[in-house]
Amino acid sequence: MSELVIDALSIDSLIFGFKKTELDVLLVQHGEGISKGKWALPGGWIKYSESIDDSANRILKDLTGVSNIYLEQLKAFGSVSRYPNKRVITIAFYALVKPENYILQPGFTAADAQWFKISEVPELPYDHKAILDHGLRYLKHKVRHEPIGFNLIPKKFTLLQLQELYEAILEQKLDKPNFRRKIMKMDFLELCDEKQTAVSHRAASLFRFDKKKYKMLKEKGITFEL
Amino acid sequence: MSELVIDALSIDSLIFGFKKTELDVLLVQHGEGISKGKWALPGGWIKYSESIDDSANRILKDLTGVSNIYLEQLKAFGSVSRYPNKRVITIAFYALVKPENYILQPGFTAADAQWFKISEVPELPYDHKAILDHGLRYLKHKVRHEPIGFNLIPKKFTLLQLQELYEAILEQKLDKPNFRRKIMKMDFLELCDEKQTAVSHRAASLFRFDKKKYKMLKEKGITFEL
DNA sequence: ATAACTTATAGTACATTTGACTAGAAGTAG
DNA sequence: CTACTTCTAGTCAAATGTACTATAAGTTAT
Repeated sequence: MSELVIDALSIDSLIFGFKKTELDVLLVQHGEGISKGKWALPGGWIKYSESIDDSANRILKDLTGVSNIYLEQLKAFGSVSRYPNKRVITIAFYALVKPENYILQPGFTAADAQWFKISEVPELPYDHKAILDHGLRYLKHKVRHEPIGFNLIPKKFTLLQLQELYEAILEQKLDKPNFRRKIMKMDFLELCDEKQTAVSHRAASLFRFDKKKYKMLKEKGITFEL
Repeated sequence: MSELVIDALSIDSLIFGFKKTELDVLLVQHGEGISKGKWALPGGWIKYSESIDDSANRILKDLTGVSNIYLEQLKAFGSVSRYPNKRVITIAFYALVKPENYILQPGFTAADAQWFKISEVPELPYDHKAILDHGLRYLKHKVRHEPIGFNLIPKKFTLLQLQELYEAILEQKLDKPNFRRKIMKMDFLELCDEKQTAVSHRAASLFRFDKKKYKMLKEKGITFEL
């Protein structure tokens, strides 16, 4: 297997997580190279011997230790001067993960890897800020048309947790009874016979996202819209 | 200006047109190289000295002679064996044009350039069929959420022309009075005081898409949905 | 000239969905 | 038992979508 990389082509990934009521993004601190010490999007070089999807998966895996559920190509960024001293086009990917499932392990070339709240992201090198902004805009759109939000919260969740996720991503308040009704009518949530625990008020029911049911509905032409 | 190309990176463009009631795509016939004689998507190499958007525009211009209104990056395609003998990743773009505005002029390396009805596209080399399928799926989605269809029909058009465009792209019949009402209520069509000519029945009013009005509505948060 | 035909355009009636809001149920804490 | 919190069900008017019908405005054939 060739380890040779295509030197004009990299991948940078936006890895989003969600904790409580805030959207997070995963950054790594460069341990070497021109931008040593700076926080940046996790990225790497594409090898001659792997597809770009494999490449994105490998880089993601190197960072989180686990291969992920939802990884998608966003867009290529290729202005002439985006990278110093060298012409590098990068393909941006994004993934949605549950932070609690992963123990962050900085790889060889990274000094550290940490989750940052979207509102507290430090200055980023190259055009990484533009990539992040593009990703957030895309996420905001995508989350309303496809049930991808479930990748950010635990398998079993309450309707309020789901609502708070949407409120965080869309940056707007939603009406509780109406949100509830809308989601329930779509009919792809399965009620677990379990309730929330350790809360000092009436416990909410836990639900899980039923992928099979959703797939069936989608084939029938019923689409997720929020 | 450096004419050097990045040899692992190309661009392939989907250029869609619309005639009467059928969606068309622009193909070029290779005049040299391994796939000589074959029809394929118009494509070329990215130069070190140009951004990928500039590159896409240059290639499109080389083929149609005119710089275009609506050109967007679709996705990168990069499976290891998509191109013979060499590792080439391609970035796919797409554009929507009015075929009647252009006189097709095959460039240096192309033997011919022609519009093909979507249903009559010949066998395509490499992964171009996959790119086309992806583009069609994307177009079908996009056309329902943004008023891009107007790039495919003449400046002045009748509501039936517009409806037929949507029917062709979405591959489904629409109800005339309802389509009409929905479009009109969005309030970005301007009535020209002109009517259809040379038809053997009552002439329909001609409309034009009012970009400024649409922009204003969009800023107000009103979105196009069909 | 008039009847038959074609397409444009307006309107109607009913079902469904949305948005704002009310109200009771279920559970906790003092 | 009472006060408090959140969950969950429901109401109602307004807006929208769907499937039609009806009429208008022309063209063509007789």
